[in-house]
Amino acid sequence: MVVEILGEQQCCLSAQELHDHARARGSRVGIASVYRALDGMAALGLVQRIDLGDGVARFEQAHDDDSEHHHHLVCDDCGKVEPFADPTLESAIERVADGRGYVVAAHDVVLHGACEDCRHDGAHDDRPAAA
Amino acid sequence: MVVEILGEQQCCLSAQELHDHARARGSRVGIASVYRALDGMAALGLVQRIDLGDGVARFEQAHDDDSEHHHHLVCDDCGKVEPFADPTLESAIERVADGRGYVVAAHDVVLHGACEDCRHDGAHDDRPAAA
DNA sequence: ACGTCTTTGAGAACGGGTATCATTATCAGC
DNA sequence: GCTGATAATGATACCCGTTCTCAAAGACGT
Repeated sequence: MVVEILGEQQCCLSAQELHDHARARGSRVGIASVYRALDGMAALGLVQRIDLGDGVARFEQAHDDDSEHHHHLVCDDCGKVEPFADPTLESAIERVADGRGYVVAAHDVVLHGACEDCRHDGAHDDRPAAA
Repeated sequence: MVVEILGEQQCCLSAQELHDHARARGSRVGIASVYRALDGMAALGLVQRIDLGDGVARFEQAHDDDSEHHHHLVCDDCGKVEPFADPTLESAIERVADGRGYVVAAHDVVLHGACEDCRHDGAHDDRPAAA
């Protein structure tokens, strides 16, 4: 069911949200089992663990090919999260890893800032900034 | 004192480590004040908040120029953290942000994998993987 | 149906980060 | 040099996401 729910998503979900979704569709699953499933699937490489810097782990489907590989833009004003992909960025990362003798298993790229909507009304200021 | 300690570091420190350092050199400062100082300095842009994906916030000196701007390679086996810098990666990020109408205030790039030392003895497996 | 082994889910425990609040420093006015 | 108002400090309670624990439930071969 975790796979099913994740498969339907456009973007990442927190364990809590996943749990809520599962409950909403009638499952009696506990939060522990959600984490267990997520752990197992992450170990198998079926699921990606994503950290947006707010202390909450998010998860999303991993893709076999790189066609859907992406990272995230986070608006620190409204909290909106949107995905983006950039081949130049990917190749830059690869090059860095190679140059350092690293075997990179995963990489996080998170851009924090103000989205187009929020940059116009410089009002809110209620979210923490991260580097 | 927080500034002083951070200035001496090669790389990022957690709030806890910062607190320990301060105590070690005789200060009676409480953890709350460390966070307060860190918050204030982060708001002023003097300090960068860094998230390595292990649920612990780290902090390091921010640099006025981009000369020392860098990101981090994390070895998921031994826990080693080392900095790296790559101009191509930076410009790729900038381009993505511009294309999306985002004003990027900060960005995290964290590469997870096995460092040169650990990739040879494929033994350990005690650390969580992150995307 | 029975015993054994595995999986499950509720809730306790854990830990980083934040909020609270009594105490302590600061300092202008006297 | 006192005094009282205000701000800063630090110990600790609290919050909340995550992990651990364990009794109960399920699966399965016999």
